Amino acid sequence: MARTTVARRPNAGTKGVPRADREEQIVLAATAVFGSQGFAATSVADVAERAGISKPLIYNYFGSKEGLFTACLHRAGAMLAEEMERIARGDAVGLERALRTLEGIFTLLEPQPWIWRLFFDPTIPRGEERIAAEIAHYTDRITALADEGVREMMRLAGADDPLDVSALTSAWLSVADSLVSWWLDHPEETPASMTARCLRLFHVVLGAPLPSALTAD
Amino acid sequence: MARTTVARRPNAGTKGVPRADREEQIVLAATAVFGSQGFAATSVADVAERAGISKPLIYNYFGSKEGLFTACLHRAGAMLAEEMERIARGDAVGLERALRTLEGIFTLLEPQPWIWRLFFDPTIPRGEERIAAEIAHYTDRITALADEGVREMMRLAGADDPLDVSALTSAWLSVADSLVSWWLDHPEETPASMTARCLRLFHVVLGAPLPSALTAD
DNA sequence: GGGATATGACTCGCGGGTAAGTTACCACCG
DNA sequence: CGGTGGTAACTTACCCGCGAGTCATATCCC
Repeated sequence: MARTTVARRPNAGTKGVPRADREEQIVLAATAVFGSQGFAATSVADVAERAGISKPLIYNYFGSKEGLFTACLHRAGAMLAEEMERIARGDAVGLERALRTLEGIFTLLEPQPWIWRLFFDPTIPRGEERIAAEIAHYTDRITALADEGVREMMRLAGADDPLDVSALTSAWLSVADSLVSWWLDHPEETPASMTARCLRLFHVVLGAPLPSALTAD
Repeated sequence: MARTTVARRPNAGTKGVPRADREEQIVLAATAVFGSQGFAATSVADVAERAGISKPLIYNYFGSKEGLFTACLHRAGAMLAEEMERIARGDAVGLERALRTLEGIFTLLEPQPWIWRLFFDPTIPRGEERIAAEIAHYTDRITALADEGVREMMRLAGADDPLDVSALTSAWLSVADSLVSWWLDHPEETPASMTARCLRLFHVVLGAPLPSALTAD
C-alpha cells in the first residue's frame, strides 16, 4: 500500500518518435487548425488532439502558443516565398507570369490549402513581436514579387502612380486568395483544372484573346 | 452604522438614455471592435468600455455575445444589401455598374470601414445557428447581385460555365474587399478619390479605353 | 410604488501554461 | 552478457487568470 503516492500513468513514456519528426507533425496539425479557425479561436488542446499527442509536449517543443504559431508561419512562409521566387526567376512576364504564379500556388497549396490564411489573421494579438516580425518578413518577400509584376504591367499600360500600383497589388493578392478560397469550397478541382479555369477567366476579363504561349503547357 | 450591508453604487441608475438610442450606440461600438479584432478576440467588456456603459447592460439588451454580434450583422447587412440593390436597380450595366457599386460601397463605408469584415470572420464558432443564418441571408443577397453582374458580363464575352461564373464572382467580391482594406491603410483617401483610382485601375487592367459614360460623374 | 435604466461584485468554465512523474532507449561498465 | 545510470520522449493532474454570463441592488422619473 505504499504505492498510493505514485500515480499510474499507463500512456506515458517515449514512443520512439524523434523530436524533428514530431515537431513537423505538430506543425502540420497546427497549421490546419490555425488556418481554418484563426489564431484566437484555436486552443492548444485542439492542436494536441489533432496531432495525436498531449498538450505539454507542444509546450516542451515550442514554448508557447505564439511559438507554435511562429513555427507554422516559418514553414508556410518559406514554402510560399521560395516557390514564388522560383517562378519569378523564370522568363515568364506579364499575364503569363501571373498565371504561372497561380499555378504554382495551387500546386503548392493542394495538400494544405489553409497555409495562406495564416498571414491574414486579424485575431493575432497586437504587440506579439516575434509573430509580427515573421509575418512581415514573408509578406514583404511575397508582396515585393507581386509589386514588381504589377508595376511592370502598369508601366506597359502607361500608368505609374505608386499608390495605384500599391492598390492593384493588394487587389491582385486578394484575387489569388479568393481563388484559393473558392477552391476550398470545390474540392473536386485539381491544380490543373484550377489553372485552366483561371486562364479562361483572364480571357473573359481582358476581353481579348490571350497570347498563344499561355495555352501551351 | 447599519449601512455596512448596503454597497454604495454611485454610478448606477438611469441616465435618461432611451433603450433604442443606447442599443444603437452599443451596436456601433461593437461593430467597430468585432470588425477590427474578430469575434473570438473581442471581449464583451471591451465593447462595453468603448460604448461607455457597463457589461450587464449589454446582456440586458442583447442576451449574449452572439446576440450582440447578430445585431451588428443585421445592421451592417441591411445597409450594404440595400445600397447595392439600389444601385442594381439603376440603369448602369457591365463595368459602369461595377464602378458605381464600388462607389456606393466606399461612400457607405467611409464612416465605419470595419462593417465589411463582420461577414468574413473565421473565428465565429461553428454551430451558432442564428449567426450562420444571418450571415447567409445577407451574403446571399449580395452575392446574388454580384453573380448577376458577372454572369451578364461573361455572357457578353461568350462564356457561361456556371463554375466559372461562381469563381469570378468570388474574385470580384474579394477585389472589393481588398480595395476597402487598402483604403483602411490609406485613410487620407476620400470615397471620390478611391472611385477615381478604381476607374484608372480598370482602365489599366482592361487594357482599353473605357466607355465615356464612366468618366462623367 | 413601480417600471425602465443602470451597475458593482460575483460565479464558473475554458484555455494557456506548469510540475512532477513515467517509460523507452542507449551507452557504458563489470 | 546483465545491470545501471543518463537522457530524450511522453503524460496526468494540476494552477490560475480571463472572459462569458448572472444577481442583487441602486437611481431616476412618473
